[in-house]
Amino acid sequence: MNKCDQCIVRQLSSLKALNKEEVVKLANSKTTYTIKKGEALFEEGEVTNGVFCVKDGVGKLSKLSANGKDQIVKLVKSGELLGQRSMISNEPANLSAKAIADMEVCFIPKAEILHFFNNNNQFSLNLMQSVCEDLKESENEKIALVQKTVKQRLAETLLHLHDEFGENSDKTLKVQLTREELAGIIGTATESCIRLLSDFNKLDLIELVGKKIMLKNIKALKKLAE
Amino acid sequence: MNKCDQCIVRQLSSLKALNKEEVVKLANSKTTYTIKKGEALFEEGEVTNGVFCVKDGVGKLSKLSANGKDQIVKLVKSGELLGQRSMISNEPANLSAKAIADMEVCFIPKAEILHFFNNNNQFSLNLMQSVCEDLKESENEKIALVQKTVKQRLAETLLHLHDEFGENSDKTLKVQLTREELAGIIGTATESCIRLLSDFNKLDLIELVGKKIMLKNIKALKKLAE
DNA sequence: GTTTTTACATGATAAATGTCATTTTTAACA
DNA sequence: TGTTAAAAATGACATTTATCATGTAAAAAC
Repeated sequence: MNKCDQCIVRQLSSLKALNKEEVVKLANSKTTYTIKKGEALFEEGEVTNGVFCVKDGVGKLSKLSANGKDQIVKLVKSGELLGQRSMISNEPANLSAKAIADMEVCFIPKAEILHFFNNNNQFSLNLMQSVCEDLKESENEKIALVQKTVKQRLAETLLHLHDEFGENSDKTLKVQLTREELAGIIGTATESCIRLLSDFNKLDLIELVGKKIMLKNIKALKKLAE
Repeated sequence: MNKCDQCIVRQLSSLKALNKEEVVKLANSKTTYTIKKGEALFEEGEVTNGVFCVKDGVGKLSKLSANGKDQIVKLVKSGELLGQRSMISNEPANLSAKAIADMEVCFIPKAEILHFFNNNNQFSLNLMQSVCEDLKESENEKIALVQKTVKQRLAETLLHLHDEFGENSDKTLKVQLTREELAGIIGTATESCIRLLSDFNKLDLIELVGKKIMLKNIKALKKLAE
């Protein structure tokens, strides 16, 4: 069994508040899984009964609409926890969690998390702050959906992906999203997204390297996003 | 000084977990305010250093856009807490809070809330759950903004207002919102909102009684909203 | 009670975005 | 390596929604 002590999740998430003894408890109760790109960690409506620590890879939290479009609510990367909300609320998952890049995750049972929550004030405060952070982001994205155009939201999202996930050695964005997924994040039709990417390409704001995207003029993108 | 024990907020919010001793502490530290319709409790960017208990009235949490439109993120009614998120995150308020109907509120200093959070597990769990509930709602509204038309969102919002705030003796909605505010909730232009209300009126889904709105065919509205 | 302001309403028009159809490119895999 | 399937790209067009202009009704101020 891996020691959780060295794990990136332990260093970045609310779990950083745990003491040595608690980390041992954690290591003994966790289960590790590998999730292939495209596979689901859990689906909307499922009861999860615990949280997932994302050790590696990228996941998306999304909801399927009646017309078959997948609206992406949040991307999750290594170091983050997943499924906290529905665990705390005692509700089935509101969103589906799927892997966008192969993921390595650990599952921690609910009882364990609640024990930490009740006995470690710093942990509960951390967890609370992380949910608060999610709430703030969600509210701001909601406002952006209404107040900004698709073009602005695309620019904003590209910058955001660049900030959060970084770039490859060839300067292209590290997260590999399909056009459909990108459209799902900004909340628009796939064709509209593709068209705007072409426009951005022609304006030299970005460069399309096959399916990859390279940001060429970050300053102009930032200006556009406002 | 009012005893908090009998207060509606104490009965409905996370504060219901407090014991007698804690309620006394609460009553001694709180400050009561009256906020007139239109006035602000706090503005975006302000540091609040505590939470507000809404004893009476209705408030809105909103953000002003560059083009002067006020996007409403959430309505708050009596029994709810306000400003929890920015207090917990240690950040200036992300949204402005203003009264839509005259409000009576109590302010509870941060130190007090944190004390309860650290010493009363049920309280911290309650508070956590209420933020989680906000998060879920925000995510769902975000999805609705993308996946539903303005017409659907209007129908949905009218039903929601009816559910949450109830109706007057003349069957009109109890929350008195201007068309502009209603537009701010569903995320559209005021004119579009007015136009659709007229349409709904012609279709006998609602009746416009002066500035008030009466829901006449709830079943049809529900069908429309889906 | 009259004036002034604000909210509500409606029409005309433009702009943004979605939808459907088709082609091209890329990736998967037998 | 050729075949097939999936993803990306583009055009044509329809629809939704915003914007601007203007009129009317209601409320507030004087």
